[in-house]
Amino acid sequence: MDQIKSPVRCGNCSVRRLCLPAGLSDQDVDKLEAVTKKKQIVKAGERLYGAGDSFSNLFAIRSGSFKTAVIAADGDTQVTHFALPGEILGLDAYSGRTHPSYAEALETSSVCVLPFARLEELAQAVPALQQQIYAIFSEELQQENEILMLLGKRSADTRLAAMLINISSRYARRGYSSTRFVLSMPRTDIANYLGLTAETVSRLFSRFQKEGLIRVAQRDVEITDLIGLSELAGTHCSFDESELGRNSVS
Amino acid sequence: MDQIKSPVRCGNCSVRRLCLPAGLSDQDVDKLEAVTKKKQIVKAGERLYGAGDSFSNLFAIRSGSFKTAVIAADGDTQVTHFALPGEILGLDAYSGRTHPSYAEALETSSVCVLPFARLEELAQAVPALQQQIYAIFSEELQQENEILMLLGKRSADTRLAAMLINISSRYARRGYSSTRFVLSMPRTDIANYLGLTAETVSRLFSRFQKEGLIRVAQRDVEITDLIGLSELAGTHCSFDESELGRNSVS
DNA sequence: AATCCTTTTTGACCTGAATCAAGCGGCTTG
DNA sequence: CAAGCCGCTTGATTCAGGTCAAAAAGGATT
Repeated sequence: MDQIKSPVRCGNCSVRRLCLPAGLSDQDVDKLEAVTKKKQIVKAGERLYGAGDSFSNLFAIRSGSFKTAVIAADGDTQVTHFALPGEILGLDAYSGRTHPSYAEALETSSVCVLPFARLEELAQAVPALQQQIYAIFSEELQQENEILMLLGKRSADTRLAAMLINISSRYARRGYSSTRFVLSMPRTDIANYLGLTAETVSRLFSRFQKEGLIRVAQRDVEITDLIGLSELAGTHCSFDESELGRNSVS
Repeated sequence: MDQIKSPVRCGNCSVRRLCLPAGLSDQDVDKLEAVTKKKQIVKAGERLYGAGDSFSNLFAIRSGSFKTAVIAADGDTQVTHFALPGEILGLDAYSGRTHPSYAEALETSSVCVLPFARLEELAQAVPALQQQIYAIFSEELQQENEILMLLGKRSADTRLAAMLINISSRYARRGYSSTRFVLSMPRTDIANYLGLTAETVSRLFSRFQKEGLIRVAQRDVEITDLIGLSELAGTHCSFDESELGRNSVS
């Protein structure tokens, strides 16, 4: 978990639009860079922070990906989120002054370290930053509600379809392909996140392929029928539904 | 949904310690009261705000209780939270400027209306308020993670036990009995919240009673074996486990 | 390229909770 | 006070997804 002292520069960061600097003036971004301690590299499988660690920093993902998970009293864990570049990790630790969850890198990843005390101070002086912090908190709450809906009411196939659509659209926002990507997490993590077993997830991947919705080889996924997959996921997909190639629905 | 212009006074509010004023000096509480528009009474079954309503206010619950729920594209709803006095409703609406969920009173309830724009302004000047807002956001994220664990990994009986323990401890913090209370929501809402059916919930109430964990008559619940119920819930209960009356476990 | 180890896939079987279907209070309303 | 309704309970049956077991496919290490 190397710590690199090379200065953090938001200006050349590919996820600048999605991260804390969103909505800030160049001048305010400079101030934000000034409170950002450093970059940090986390290798696959290493933890950025553990459950119970004392809270002092937030982390902004520059590249790579993480899973976050909570650990129950009986040792059982629940994966709560898969985090991509531009997202902020650690917000749930604020109130307890200690991390209730842990964050583990799914691949070699790079993060910006944000000392929260200094960030808080800066936000006090920069309303736009304040607002961006609220927005990030609020978005995270909204996302969790979506997942609650999945886990509470949806069948296994709908859950997986929804997750694939979710990942797809998040990659798209980051300028990557929305139809072809590599899942950085193992089946067990996907299963845990979706409240299923690895066997069920594996069977579903096979079934989706047989049905022509996706092509999948290990962690390499290509969505071949985005509309169909979106219908299965229940989220009316944001792409134009008048698009050819499928006549939908009952 | 009457709006009462009588001045809001945090000083005499029973949930002052749990609400926005927590940690604020008397002077800062005065400022908070000044930005609070009014009280509002919401009758059982009425909505404080609907999904899609534009966002301008947060609501602090003075008395009563609410459920919040999200609505999927197919019209299906998922209850996401049962809110008690002292809690803040509407935070998830910040980023989208529109409420992604709705809040419905489970009984006649009273709330303080907090225009967010003014609250935000005040928080900019009062660091303690700022921090309290962060804390409330952060706590809510933590809570959601607990529910994810329930829905993702736990059996039906564990889910209901966990919910009863949760309600119990939240009543306790508000100075009410932790062992005897009236559930303000119908079985269908409990079932929906826990990702179960009303039938299953009903059967579990019956079973818990047969096993001597609770006594239940309709919505009136008495926990007769708090330790046993806590064990079932998996959350090592915060009460002294050396307490007599039960020799535990396998 | 042989070994070990982890991840993934596939198959056979089982079970917990959903679904379907009645009946039962308690509460409102005429 | 009867009628109707809604929320709750209880029973019988079904099925989606879990569990157990084993094989196959990579990937890393020597």
